[in-house]
Amino acid sequence: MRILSSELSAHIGETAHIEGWLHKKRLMGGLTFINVRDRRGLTQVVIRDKDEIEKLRGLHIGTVLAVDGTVTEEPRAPGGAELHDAKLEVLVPVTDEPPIEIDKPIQHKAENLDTLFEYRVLNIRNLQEQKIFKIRGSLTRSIREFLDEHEFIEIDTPKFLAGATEGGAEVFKLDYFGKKATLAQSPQFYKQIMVGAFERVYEIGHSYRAEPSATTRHLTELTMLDIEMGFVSSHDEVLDMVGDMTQHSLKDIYDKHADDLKSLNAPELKLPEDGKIPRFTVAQIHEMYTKATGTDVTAEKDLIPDEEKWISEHARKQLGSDLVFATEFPLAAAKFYHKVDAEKGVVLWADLLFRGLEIATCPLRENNYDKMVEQMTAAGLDVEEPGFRYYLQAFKYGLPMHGGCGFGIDRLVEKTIGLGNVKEATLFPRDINRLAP
RNA sequence: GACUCCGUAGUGAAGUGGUUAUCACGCCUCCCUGUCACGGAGGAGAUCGCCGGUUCAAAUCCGGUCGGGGUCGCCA
Repeated sequence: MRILSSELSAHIGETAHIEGWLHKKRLMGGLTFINVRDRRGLTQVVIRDKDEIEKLRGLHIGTVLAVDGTVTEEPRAPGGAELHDAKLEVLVPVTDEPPIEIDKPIQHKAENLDTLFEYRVLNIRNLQEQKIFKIRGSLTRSIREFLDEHEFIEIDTPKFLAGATEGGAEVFKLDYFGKKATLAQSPQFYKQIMVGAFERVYEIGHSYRAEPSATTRHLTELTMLDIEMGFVSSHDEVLDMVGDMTQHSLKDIYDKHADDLKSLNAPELKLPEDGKIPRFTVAQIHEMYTKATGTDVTAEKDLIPDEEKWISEHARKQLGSDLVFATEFPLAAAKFYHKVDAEKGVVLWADLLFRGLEIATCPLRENNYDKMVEQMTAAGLDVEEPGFRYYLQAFKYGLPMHGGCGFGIDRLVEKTIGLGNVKEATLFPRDINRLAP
Protein backbone atom coordinates (compact mmCIF):
# COMPACT_ATOMS: atom_id res chain seq x y z
CA MET A 1 0.00 0.00 0.00
CA ARG A 2 1.44 3.33 -1.02
CA ILE A 3 1.58 6.00 1.70
CA LEU A 4 1.63 9.68 0.64
CA SER A 5 4.04 12.24 2.07
CA SER A 6 1.39 14.02 4.11
CA GLU A 7 0.24 10.76 5.72
CA LEU A 8 3.64 9.77 7.09
CA SER A 9 3.22 11.22 10.58
CA ALA A 10 0.07 9.11 11.06
CA HIS A 11 2.10 5.90 10.64
CA ILE A 12 4.87 6.33 13.24
CA GLY A 13 6.52 3.02 14.09
CA GLU A 14 5.05 1.20 11.10
CA THR A 15 6.81 0.02 7.99
CA ALA A 16 5.71 2.07 5.04
CA HIS A 17 5.95 1.99 1.25
CA ILE A 18 6.27 5.28 -0.61
CA GLU A 19 6.62 6.08 -4.30
CA GLY A 20 7.62 9.31 -5.94
CA TRP A 21 10.34 11.28 -7.66
CA LEU A 22 13.85 11.78 -6.33
CA HIS A 23 13.75 15.51 -5.55
CA LYS A 24 17.00 16.16 -3.68
CA LYS A 25 20.08 14.21 -2.55
CA ARG A 26 22.26 15.28 0.39
CA LEU A 27 25.23 13.00 0.92
CA MET A 28 26.76 13.55 4.37
CA GLY A 29 29.30 10.71 4.39
CA GLY A 30 27.96 8.06 6.73
CA LEU A 31 24.36 9.05 6.09
CA THR A 32 22.38 10.42 3.21
CA PHE A 33 19.16 12.36 3.13
CA ILE A 34 16.95 12.19 0.10
CA ASN A 35 13.65 13.93 -0.54
CA VAL A 36 11.00 12.01 -2.41
CA ARG A 37 8.29 14.11 -4.04
CA ASP A 38 4.72 12.97 -4.55
CA ARG A 39 1.49 14.84 -5.28
CA ARG A 40 1.19 16.01 -1.68
CA GLY A 41 4.77 17.19 -1.16
CA LEU A 42 8.06 15.78 0.10
CA THR A 43 9.09 12.85 2.29
CA GLN A 44 12.53 12.80 3.89
CA VAL A 45 14.28 9.44 3.73
CA VAL A 46 17.42 8.70 5.78
CA ILE A 47 19.83 6.15 4.28
CA ARG A 48 22.77 4.71 6.22
CA ASP A 49 23.36 1.57 4.16
CA LYS A 50 26.17 2.21 1.60
CA ASP A 51 24.67 -0.35 -0.82
CA GLU A 52 21.34 1.48 -0.83
CA ILE A 53 23.02 4.82 -1.53
CA GLU A 54 24.99 3.23 -4.37
CA LYS A 55 21.71 2.45 -6.14
CA LEU A 56 21.36 6.18 -6.80
CA ARG A 57 24.85 6.66 -8.28
CA GLY A 58 24.62 8.20 -11.72
CA LEU A 59 20.89 8.84 -11.34
CA HIS A 60 19.51 12.36 -11.47
CA ILE A 61 16.67 14.34 -9.93
CA GLY A 62 13.41 13.07 -11.38
CA THR A 63 14.29 9.39 -10.99
CA VAL A 64 11.11 7.55 -10.01
CA LEU A 65 11.58 5.58 -6.79
CA ALA A 66 9.82 3.20 -4.48
CA VAL A 67 11.10 3.25 -0.90
CA ASP A 68 10.25 0.85 1.92
CA GLY A 69 11.24 1.83 5.44
CA THR A 70 10.22 2.43 9.01
CA VAL A 71 8.33 5.62 9.78
CA THR A 72 10.20 7.32 12.61
CA GLU A 73 9.19 10.32 14.65
CA GLU A 74 11.93 12.91 14.36
CA PRO A 75 11.58 16.57 15.38
CA ARG A 76 14.56 17.49 13.19
CA ALA A 77 12.78 16.19 10.07
CA PRO A 78 10.43 18.41 8.07
CA GLY A 79 6.91 17.41 9.07
CA GLY A 80 8.18 15.68 12.21
CA ALA A 81 8.58 12.23 10.64
CA GLU A 82 10.94 10.48 8.24
CA LEU A 83 11.68 7.07 6.79
CA HIS A 84 14.50 4.96 8.28
CA ASP A 85 16.17 1.66 7.26
CA ALA A 86 15.23 2.49 3.69
CA LYS A 87 15.24 -0.09 0.90
CA LEU A 88 15.27 1.63 -2.46
CA GLU A 89 13.88 0.39 -5.73
CA VAL A 90 14.49 2.42 -8.87
CA LEU A 91 11.29 2.32 -10.92
CA VAL A 92 12.35 4.72 -13.69
CA PRO A 93 16.00 5.76 -13.81
CA VAL A 94 16.93 9.24 -15.07
CA THR A 95 20.45 9.16 -16.50
CA ASP A 96 20.54 12.56 -18.21
CA GLU A 97 21.26 15.71 -16.22
CA PRO A 98 18.17 17.98 -16.24
CA PRO A 99 18.83 21.34 -17.95
CA ILE A 100 17.43 23.31 -14.98
CA GLU A 101 17.38 22.87 -11.23
CA ILE A 102 13.88 21.98 -10.13
CA ASP A 103 14.28 22.03 -6.35
CA LYS A 104 14.88 25.78 -6.19
CA PRO A 105 12.32 28.52 -6.88
CA ILE A 106 12.15 29.38 -10.56
CA GLN A 107 13.01 32.96 -11.51
CA HIS A 108 10.20 34.88 -13.12
CA LYS A 109 12.22 37.81 -14.42
CA ALA A 110 10.66 39.19 -17.58
CA GLU A 111 13.78 38.70 -19.69
CA ASN A 112 14.02 35.04 -18.59
CA LEU A 113 10.40 34.03 -19.10
CA ASP A 114 11.37 32.46 -22.40
CA THR A 115 13.60 29.99 -20.54
CA LEU A 116 10.82 29.39 -18.02
CA PHE A 117 8.50 28.21 -20.78
CA GLU A 118 11.21 26.45 -22.74
CA TYR A 119 11.70 24.15 -19.71
CA ARG A 120 8.09 24.23 -18.48
CA VAL A 121 7.84 20.44 -18.55
CA LEU A 122 10.49 20.30 -15.83
CA ASN A 123 9.98 23.50 -13.86
CA ILE A 124 6.35 22.63 -13.21
CA ARG A 125 7.82 19.95 -10.90
CA ASN A 126 9.05 22.78 -8.69
CA LEU A 127 6.86 23.03 -5.59
CA GLN A 128 6.77 26.84 -5.64
CA GLU A 129 5.77 26.87 -9.31
CA GLN A 130 3.02 24.34 -8.62
CA LYS A 131 1.39 26.70 -6.11
CA ILE A 132 0.40 29.08 -8.93
CA PHE A 133 -1.58 26.38 -10.68
CA LYS A 134 -3.10 24.94 -7.53
CA ILE A 135 -4.39 28.45 -6.77
CA ARG A 136 -5.65 28.74 -10.34
CA GLY A 137 -7.55 25.47 -9.98
CA SER A 138 -9.07 26.63 -6.70
CA LEU A 139 -10.13 29.96 -8.16
CA THR A 140 -12.12 28.41 -11.00
CA ARG A 141 -13.60 25.84 -8.60
CA SER A 142 -14.73 28.64 -6.31
CA ILE A 143 -16.24 30.55 -9.24
CA ARG A 144 -18.12 27.42 -10.33
CA GLU A 145 -19.45 26.92 -6.81
CA PHE A 146 -20.77 30.49 -6.69
CA LEU A 147 -22.42 30.26 -10.10
CA ASP A 148 -23.94 26.86 -9.37
CA GLU A 149 -25.45 28.27 -6.16
CA HIS A 150 -26.97 31.07 -8.22
CA GLU A 151 -28.59 28.63 -10.67
CA PHE A 152 -26.24 29.16 -13.60
CA ILE A 153 -25.91 26.14 -15.88
CA GLU A 154 -22.41 25.30 -17.11
CA ILE A 155 -22.32 24.90 -20.88
CA ASP A 156 -19.73 24.10 -23.53
CA THR A 157 -19.90 25.73 -26.92
CA PRO A 158 -18.02 25.04 -30.17
CA LYS A 159 -14.71 26.67 -30.95
CA PHE A 160 -14.83 25.92 -34.69
CA LEU A 161 -17.02 28.50 -36.36
CA ALA A 162 -18.27 28.85 -39.93
CA GLY A 163 -16.76 31.76 -41.81
CA ALA A 164 -16.20 35.14 -40.29
CA THR A 165 -18.32 36.26 -37.38
CA GLU A 166 -18.65 39.86 -36.31
CA GLY A 167 -15.70 42.22 -36.61
CA GLY A 168 -13.36 43.21 -33.85
CA ALA A 169 -10.33 41.15 -33.01
CA GLU A 170 -8.47 39.30 -35.75
CA VAL A 171 -9.62 35.68 -36.04
CA PHE A 172 -7.59 32.57 -36.76
CA LYS A 173 -8.65 31.20 -40.12
CA LEU A 174 -8.31 27.53 -40.95
CA ASP A 175 -9.25 24.93 -43.49
CA TYR A 176 -12.10 22.70 -42.33
CA PHE A 177 -12.36 19.82 -44.81
CA GLY A 178 -12.22 22.26 -47.68
CA LYS A 179 -14.48 24.85 -46.06
CA LYS A 180 -13.35 28.09 -44.48
CA ALA A 181 -13.60 28.11 -40.71
CA THR A 182 -12.42 30.30 -37.87
CA LEU A 183 -11.59 29.75 -34.22
CA ALA A 184 -13.99 31.36 -31.75
CA GLN A 185 -12.81 34.63 -30.24
CA SER A 186 -15.46 34.24 -27.56
CA PRO A 187 -18.53 32.09 -26.86
CA GLN A 188 -20.64 35.24 -26.87
CA PHE A 189 -23.23 34.32 -29.50
CA TYR A 190 -23.75 30.84 -28.09
CA LYS A 191 -24.14 31.97 -24.51
CA GLN A 192 -26.72 34.56 -25.61
CA ILE A 193 -28.56 31.82 -27.52
CA MET A 194 -28.52 29.68 -24.37
CA VAL A 195 -30.17 32.45 -22.35
CA GLY A 196 -33.26 31.57 -24.43
CA ALA A 197 -33.17 28.10 -22.85
CA PHE A 198 -31.67 28.29 -19.36
CA GLU A 199 -31.83 32.03 -18.46
CA ARG A 200 -28.49 31.78 -16.69
CA VAL A 201 -25.44 30.12 -18.22
CA TYR A 202 -21.67 30.16 -17.99
CA GLU A 203 -18.71 28.58 -19.67
CA ILE A 204 -15.05 28.34 -18.75
CA GLY A 205 -13.20 27.67 -21.97
CA HIS A 206 -10.63 28.79 -24.46
CA SER A 207 -10.92 31.69 -26.85
CA TYR A 208 -8.57 32.45 -29.70
CA ARG A 209 -7.38 35.82 -30.90
CA ALA A 210 -5.00 36.41 -33.75
CA GLU A 211 -4.03 39.90 -32.59
CA PRO A 212 -0.30 40.52 -33.03
CA SER A 213 -0.15 41.88 -29.50
CA ALA A 214 3.19 41.69 -27.72
CA THR A 215 2.34 42.75 -24.17
CA THR A 216 2.33 41.32 -20.66
CA ARG A 217 -1.47 40.94 -20.75
CA HIS A 218 -2.23 39.19 -24.05
CA LEU A 219 -2.36 35.56 -25.14
CA THR A 220 -3.49 34.15 -28.47
CA GLU A 221 -5.20 31.28 -26.63
CA LEU A 222 -6.83 32.52 -23.46
CA THR A 223 -9.12 31.05 -20.84
CA MET A 224 -12.35 32.99 -20.53
CA LEU A 225 -15.15 32.74 -18.03
CA ASP A 226 -18.24 33.74 -19.95
CA ILE A 227 -21.44 34.42 -18.07
CA GLU A 228 -24.83 35.44 -19.43
CA MET A 229 -27.92 36.16 -17.37
CA GLY A 230 -31.49 36.70 -18.63
CA PHE A 231 -34.41 38.67 -17.15
CA VAL A 232 -32.15 41.35 -15.71
CA SER A 233 -33.86 44.64 -14.96
CA SER A 234 -30.79 46.86 -15.15
CA HIS A 235 -27.12 46.97 -15.96
CA ASP A 236 -26.46 47.39 -12.25
CA GLU A 237 -27.96 43.97 -11.58
CA VAL A 238 -25.35 42.41 -13.90
CA LEU A 239 -22.52 44.34 -12.26
CA ASP A 240 -23.71 43.36 -8.77
CA MET A 241 -23.64 39.68 -9.71
CA VAL A 242 -20.17 39.88 -11.31
CA GLY A 243 -18.88 41.91 -8.37
CA ASP A 244 -20.28 39.47 -5.80
CA MET A 245 -18.84 36.49 -7.65
CA THR A 246 -15.38 38.04 -7.94
CA GLN A 247 -15.27 39.05 -4.29
CA HIS A 248 -16.54 35.64 -3.19
CA SER A 249 -13.85 33.74 -5.07
CA LEU A 250 -11.03 36.11 -4.06
CA LYS A 251 -11.98 35.89 -0.37
CA ASP A 252 -12.22 32.14 -0.69
CA ILE A 253 -8.74 31.81 -2.23
CA TYR A 254 -7.13 34.23 0.23
CA ASP A 255 -8.62 32.11 2.98
CA LYS A 256 -7.76 28.64 1.62
CA HIS A 257 -4.35 29.49 0.18
CA ALA A 258 -3.11 32.05 2.70
CA ASP A 259 0.30 30.40 3.15
CA ASP A 260 0.85 29.81 -0.57
CA LEU A 261 -0.10 33.39 -1.44
CA LYS A 262 2.23 34.70 1.23
CA SER A 263 5.17 32.63 -0.03
CA LEU A 264 4.46 33.88 -3.56
CA ASN A 265 4.51 37.48 -2.25
CA ALA A 266 0.92 38.14 -3.29
CA PRO A 267 -0.39 41.58 -2.30
CA GLU A 268 -2.75 41.93 0.64
CA LEU A 269 -6.37 41.65 -0.51
CA LYS A 270 -8.43 44.83 -0.16
CA LEU A 271 -12.17 44.63 -0.71
CA PRO A 272 -14.81 47.24 0.21
CA GLU A 273 -16.33 46.62 3.64
CA ASP A 274 -19.91 47.06 2.43
CA GLY A 275 -19.29 44.69 -0.50
CA LYS A 276 -20.06 47.41 -3.06
CA ILE A 277 -17.33 47.69 -5.67
CA PRO A 278 -16.69 51.35 -6.51
CA ARG A 279 -18.07 52.48 -9.90
CA PHE A 280 -16.94 55.38 -12.02
CA THR A 281 -18.07 56.30 -15.51
CA VAL A 282 -15.42 56.42 -18.21
CA ALA A 283 -16.05 60.19 -18.50
CA GLN A 284 -15.45 60.60 -14.75
CA ILE A 285 -12.21 58.63 -14.91
CA HIS A 286 -11.00 60.64 -17.91
CA GLU A 287 -11.70 63.83 -15.97
CA MET A 288 -10.10 62.64 -12.72
CA TYR A 289 -7.02 61.31 -14.51
CA THR A 290 -6.59 64.45 -16.60
CA LYS A 291 -6.86 66.59 -13.47
CA ALA A 292 -4.44 64.43 -11.47
CA THR A 293 -1.75 63.85 -14.11
CA GLY A 294 -2.07 66.82 -16.49
CA THR A 295 -2.32 64.44 -19.47
CA ASP A 296 -5.54 65.20 -21.35
CA VAL A 297 -7.30 61.92 -22.17
CA THR A 298 -10.86 63.28 -22.39
CA ALA A 299 -10.97 62.57 -26.14
CA GLU A 300 -10.13 58.83 -25.71
CA LYS A 301 -13.05 56.44 -26.18
CA ASP A 302 -11.51 53.67 -24.07
CA LEU A 303 -9.33 53.90 -20.97
CA ILE A 304 -5.61 54.00 -21.73
CA PRO A 305 -3.49 51.43 -19.82
CA ASP A 306 -2.00 54.05 -17.52
CA GLU A 307 -5.49 55.28 -16.69
CA GLU A 308 -6.52 51.77 -15.67
CA LYS A 309 -3.55 51.66 -13.31
CA TRP A 310 -4.32 55.11 -11.96
CA ILE A 311 -8.00 54.53 -11.17
CA SER A 312 -7.12 51.17 -9.55
CA GLU A 313 -4.52 52.86 -7.39
CA HIS A 314 -7.10 55.51 -6.48
CA ALA A 315 -9.68 52.85 -5.56
CA ARG A 316 -7.20 50.88 -3.44
CA LYS A 317 -5.82 53.88 -1.55
CA GLN A 318 -8.91 56.08 -1.20
CA LEU A 319 -11.70 53.50 -1.17
CA GLY A 320 -9.96 50.35 0.11
CA SER A 321 -10.82 48.26 -2.94
CA ASP A 322 -8.64 46.22 -5.30
CA LEU A 323 -11.64 46.06 -7.64
CA VAL A 324 -13.25 48.97 -9.48
CA PHE A 325 -15.81 49.24 -12.29
CA ALA A 326 -15.46 51.63 -15.21
CA THR A 327 -18.98 52.14 -16.58
CA GLU A 328 -20.84 53.92 -19.41
CA PHE A 329 -18.52 53.73 -22.39
CA PRO A 330 -18.97 56.38 -25.09
CA LEU A 331 -21.23 55.59 -28.07
CA ALA A 332 -18.21 55.51 -30.37
CA ALA A 333 -17.17 52.24 -28.69
CA ALA A 334 -20.55 50.53 -29.25
CA LYS A 335 -20.91 47.27 -31.17
CA PHE A 336 -24.17 46.12 -32.78
CA TYR A 337 -25.07 43.79 -29.92
CA HIS A 338 -24.66 46.39 -27.18
CA LYS A 339 -27.55 47.97 -25.35
CA VAL A 340 -27.35 51.73 -25.73
CA ASP A 341 -28.68 54.37 -23.37
CA ALA A 342 -29.78 56.89 -25.99
CA GLU A 343 -30.66 59.61 -23.47
CA LYS A 344 -27.24 59.60 -21.84
CA GLY A 345 -25.51 58.85 -25.15
CA VAL A 346 -23.53 55.95 -23.70
CA VAL A 347 -23.19 52.18 -24.05
CA LEU A 348 -24.31 50.06 -21.10
CA TRP A 349 -20.99 48.36 -20.89
CA ALA A 350 -18.58 48.23 -17.95
CA ASP A 351 -15.04 47.01 -17.46
CA LEU A 352 -14.01 45.41 -14.18
CA LEU A 353 -10.49 46.46 -13.21
CA PHE A 354 -8.43 44.47 -10.71
CA ARG A 355 -5.14 45.88 -9.45
CA GLY A 356 -4.62 48.03 -12.52
CA LEU A 357 -5.74 45.58 -15.19
CA GLU A 358 -9.00 45.03 -17.05
CA ILE A 359 -10.11 41.53 -16.10
CA ALA A 360 -13.70 41.54 -17.35
CA THR A 361 -16.03 43.34 -19.72
CA CYS A 362 -19.66 43.36 -18.66
CA PRO A 363 -22.17 44.62 -21.24
CA LEU A 364 -25.92 44.68 -21.35
CA ARG A 365 -27.20 43.29 -24.69
CA GLU A 366 -29.73 44.53 -27.17
CA ASN A 367 -32.45 41.85 -27.12
CA ASN A 368 -34.98 43.18 -29.65
CA TYR A 369 -34.90 41.23 -32.94
CA ASP A 370 -35.83 44.09 -35.27
CA LYS A 371 -33.35 46.42 -33.63
CA MET A 372 -30.60 43.77 -33.89
CA VAL A 373 -31.22 43.31 -37.62
CA GLU A 374 -31.22 47.07 -38.03
CA GLN A 375 -27.96 47.54 -36.10
CA MET A 376 -26.24 44.63 -37.86
CA THR A 377 -27.24 45.92 -41.29
CA ALA A 378 -26.02 49.38 -40.31
CA ALA A 379 -22.70 47.77 -39.33
CA GLY A 380 -22.46 46.30 -42.85
CA LEU A 381 -23.02 42.70 -41.76
CA ASP A 382 -24.88 40.05 -43.76
CA VAL A 383 -27.64 38.70 -41.49
CA GLU A 384 -27.94 35.61 -43.72
CA GLU A 385 -24.36 34.46 -42.93
CA PRO A 386 -24.41 31.18 -40.96
CA GLY A 387 -22.49 32.91 -38.19
CA PHE A 388 -25.39 35.32 -37.72
CA ARG A 389 -28.46 33.50 -39.03
CA TYR A 390 -28.72 31.00 -36.17
CA TYR A 391 -27.78 33.66 -33.63
CA LEU A 392 -30.68 35.81 -34.79
CA GLN A 393 -33.12 32.89 -34.48
CA ALA A 394 -32.77 33.16 -30.72
CA PHE A 395 -33.85 36.81 -30.88
CA LYS A 396 -36.67 36.19 -33.35
CA TYR A 397 -38.21 33.55 -31.09
CA GLY A 398 -37.88 35.43 -27.82
CA LEU A 399 -34.90 36.55 -25.78
CA PRO A 400 -35.46 38.49 -22.56
CA MET A 401 -33.26 41.42 -21.60
CA HIS A 402 -29.88 39.97 -20.70
CA GLY A 403 -26.31 40.81 -19.90
CA GLY A 404 -23.18 39.16 -18.62
CA CYS A 405 -19.46 39.27 -18.74
CA GLY A 406 -16.38 37.96 -20.44
CA PHE A 407 -13.85 37.37 -17.71
CA GLY A 408 -10.16 36.71 -18.26
CA ILE A 409 -9.15 33.82 -16.01
CA ASP A 410 -5.45 34.10 -16.87
CA ARG A 411 -5.45 37.78 -15.91
CA LEU A 412 -7.40 37.10 -12.72
CA VAL A 413 -4.82 34.52 -11.60
CA GLU A 414 -1.93 36.79 -12.59
CA LYS A 415 -3.23 39.72 -10.56
CA THR A 416 -4.40 37.61 -7.61
CA ILE A 417 -0.87 36.31 -7.10
CA GLY A 418 0.79 39.56 -8.13
CA LEU A 419 2.66 38.15 -11.13
CA GLY A 420 3.96 40.54 -13.77
CA ASN A 421 2.83 38.74 -16.91
CA VAL A 422 -0.33 36.86 -17.81
CA LYS A 423 1.81 34.07 -19.26
CA GLU A 424 3.18 33.26 -15.79
CA ALA A 425 -0.35 32.29 -14.80
CA THR A 426 -0.63 29.94 -17.78
CA LEU A 427 0.85 26.42 -17.92
CA PHE A 428 1.66 26.38 -21.62
CA PRO A 429 1.10 29.90 -22.93
CA ARG A 430 0.42 30.59 -26.59
CA ASP A 431 1.54 33.95 -27.85
CA ILE A 432 2.59 35.57 -31.07
CA ASN A 433 5.82 33.54 -31.20
CA ARG A 434 5.34 30.51 -28.96
CA LEU A 435 3.47 27.36 -30.04
CA ALA A 436 5.38 24.80 -27.94
CA PRO A 437 5.56 23.16 -25.50
C1' G B 1 2.83 47.09 -36.59
C1' A B 2 6.02 51.41 -34.16
C1' C B 3 9.66 52.66 -30.65
C1' U B 4 13.22 50.81 -27.31
C1' C B 5 16.42 47.44 -24.66
C1' C B 6 18.92 42.66 -24.39
C1' G B 7 21.52 37.88 -26.54
C1' U B 8 28.48 35.46 -22.59
C1' A B 9 29.29 27.31 -20.08
C1' G B 10 23.27 23.39 -18.65
C1' U B 11 20.89 27.73 -15.55
C1' G B 12 21.51 32.75 -13.60
C1' A B 13 24.87 36.65 -13.89
C1' A B 14 29.97 39.92 -14.25
C1' G B 15 33.04 41.71 -17.96
C1' U B 16 32.21 48.66 -22.46
C1' G B 17 38.97 47.84 -27.19
C1' G B 18 44.61 44.76 -24.97
C1' U B 19 47.80 38.09 -21.58
C1' U B 20 44.74 31.86 -20.70
C1' A B 21 36.84 35.43 -20.62
C1' U B 22 35.20 35.92 -14.30
C1' C B 23 31.62 34.27 -10.55
C1' A B 24 27.38 31.48 -8.35
C1' C B 25 24.27 27.24 -8.82
C1' G B 26 24.18 22.56 -11.27
C1' C B 27 27.38 18.32 -13.07
C1' C B 28 31.89 14.63 -12.21
C1' U B 29 35.74 12.51 -8.45
C1' C B 30 37.09 12.31 -3.32
C1' C B 31 36.13 13.59 2.11
C1' C B 32 32.16 14.36 5.64
C1' U B 33 26.61 10.71 10.80
C1' G B 34 21.30 15.39 11.26
C1' U B 35 21.11 17.82 6.44
C1' C B 36 16.93 20.75 4.78
C1' A B 37 19.94 26.80 -0.51
C1' C B 38 24.44 21.21 4.02
C1' G B 39 29.83 21.87 4.21
C1' G B 40 35.16 20.97 2.37
C1' A B 41 39.09 19.69 -1.59
C1' G B 42 39.80 19.03 -6.70
C1' G B 43 37.88 18.76 -11.91
C1' A B 44 35.20 19.08 -16.55
C1' G B 45 32.19 22.36 -19.18
C1' A B 46 31.80 28.73 -23.58
C1' U B 47 33.84 28.44 -31.33
C1' C B 48 30.81 35.36 -26.08
C1' G B 49 23.40 34.08 -31.17
C1' C B 50 24.91 34.30 -36.53
C1' C B 51 27.19 37.01 -40.93
C1' G B 52 30.04 40.99 -42.44
C1' G B 53 32.88 45.55 -41.38
C1' U B 54 36.36 49.04 -38.54
C1' U B 55 41.13 48.19 -35.90
C1' C B 56 47.85 46.10 -34.89
C1' A B 57 43.99 43.96 -31.63
C1' A B 58 36.64 42.94 -30.95
C1' A B 59 32.54 39.46 -26.04
C1' U B 60 33.27 44.90 -26.12
C1' C B 61 32.71 49.68 -31.65
C1' C B 62 29.62 49.85 -36.56
C1' G B 63 26.04 47.51 -40.20
C1' G B 64 22.91 43.49 -41.24
C1' U B 65 20.35 39.16 -39.64
C1' C B 66 18.01 35.73 -36.28
C1' G B 67 16.03 35.11 -31.31
C1' G B 68 13.97 37.36 -26.90
C1' G B 69 12.14 41.34 -23.34
C1' G B 70 9.50 46.04 -22.35
C1' U B 71 6.25 50.18 -23.72
C1' C B 72 2.64 51.91 -27.07
C1' G B 73 -0.84 50.56 -30.82
C1' C B 74 -4.28 46.81 -32.00
C1' C B 75 -7.69 43.86 -28.90
C1' A B 76 -16.07 40.99 -27.79
